[in-house]
Amino acid sequence: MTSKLPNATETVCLAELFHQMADPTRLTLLLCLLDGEKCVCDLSAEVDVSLSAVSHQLRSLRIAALVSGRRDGRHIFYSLADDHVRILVSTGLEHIRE
Amino acid sequence: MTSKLPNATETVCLAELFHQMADPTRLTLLLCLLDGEKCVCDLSAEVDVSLSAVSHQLRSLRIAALVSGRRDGRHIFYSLADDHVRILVSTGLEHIRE
DNA sequence: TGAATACTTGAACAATCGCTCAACTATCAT
DNA sequence: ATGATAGTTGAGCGATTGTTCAAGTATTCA
Repeated sequence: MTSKLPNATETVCLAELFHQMADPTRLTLLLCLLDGEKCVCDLSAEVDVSLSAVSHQLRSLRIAALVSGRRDGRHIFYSLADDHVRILVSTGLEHIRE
Repeated sequence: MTSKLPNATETVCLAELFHQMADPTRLTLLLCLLDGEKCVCDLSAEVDVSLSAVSHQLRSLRIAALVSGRRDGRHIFYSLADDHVRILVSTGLEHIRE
């Protein structure tokens, strides 16, 4: 729970993490992945955004190490990199629901 | 810990919360306020950003209900609205430090 | 091999963002 | 009232962002 305050480099890195979660499309993708791995076309249908746009955003999330992809035949299944997204989302929700 | 998934409106609101924490200047301001309330000129000096820019960002944070201000003579002291920022920061740090 | 499906990628473009600058309000001291 | 300090505000500008579009790669099936 208690953690040392970030230095300048860590602050930029932390800002980048929040930046990934700050776009409605990317955030919705992350929320979709909370209930397990999904392929790009399923995600595209679920968030109602073009396949190309979803792919661009998934690439962004992958580079930021928030999601990871695994190929299975013609499909690439994406999933959350770890559980921190879950905690960030629920803490954020607590804040806005007050 | 467990919380229902957000609907469309809540998702946009949640994205806006993360958006506030996604800019290095605003995030640094929030980190500065972790150890108590501070006036605008002190914050400006601490984050090394012009007083005007800091004022603009504090306004943004105030509207998003992340900070609140209290006037005391010529100074306006800003402080964090609640403890969620603290939790979001420490969870984010855990993620990037892995 | 050829067609279809699944996804990626780069260029381009409108929209948004964060900063600066200048002008403003508010409070206090003389 | 005057000047100094503390902060806000709006316009404007360059930089970044998210989307679309078109063209590409990768895999499977016939």
